[in-house]
Amino acid sequence: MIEQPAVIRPPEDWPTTEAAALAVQDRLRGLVVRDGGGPAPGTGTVVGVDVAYDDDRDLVAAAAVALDGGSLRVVETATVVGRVSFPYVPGLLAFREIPTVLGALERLRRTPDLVVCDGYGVAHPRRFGLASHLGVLTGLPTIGVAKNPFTFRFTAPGPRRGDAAPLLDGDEEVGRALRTRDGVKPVFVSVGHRVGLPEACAHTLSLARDYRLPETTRRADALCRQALREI
DNA sequence: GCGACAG
DNA sequence: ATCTTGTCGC
Repeated sequence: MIEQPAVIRPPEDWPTTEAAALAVQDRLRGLVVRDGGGPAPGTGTVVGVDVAYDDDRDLVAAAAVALDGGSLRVVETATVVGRVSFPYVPGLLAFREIPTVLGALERLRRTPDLVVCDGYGVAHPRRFGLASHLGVLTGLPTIGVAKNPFTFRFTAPGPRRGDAAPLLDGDEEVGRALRTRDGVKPVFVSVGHRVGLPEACAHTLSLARDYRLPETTRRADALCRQALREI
């Protein structure tokens, strides 16, 4: 018989309403560990995860790409296709992305030493963005690297690679605007789970040597788009 | 009430 | 996220 691609479904108890999602965030947010090192930058298995959507077909594809932290070479990949389980609501992105991302991570034979997410961790209205949420659910060290400042304020970091400035929610530093390339728009780094902010920035710089975005994010983005095209 | 708002 | 061609530049 013809093999149909497996279409992942969210867990039965996955929230369906905004109120239920908010309740989940409120229940899990206290479990986030905001410090730690993860693997020494430049070592270990670093995994990037990302998701692509086809709202017309109600499909979502997730990819997990494992890189060698030193060479930045791809050592393993996994993809999964699922149904869109939640609308895009600012502050509730995790409920849209995580079910499929978990499916992709489970199909990886290796255990990640660090997971790099496309988006935020504790830089979040309730300090529980998707990177922190994924970290708490898996127990893995995670960080968030976002392309936009979301609702937060920041002053422009210096012009050189490695220059950084605090990302602020009022007076609180919830992340950092980090320049990964000379003269190029910074990325926005925040703690996910079990990795501190300075360490998260060090990992980001180590992974973004040749491009603005971490190699993990670039590979995962390309792969989940390809998976969505080829279904 | 209105605008802003990771992906 | 996604809709979308060419184009300037290394």
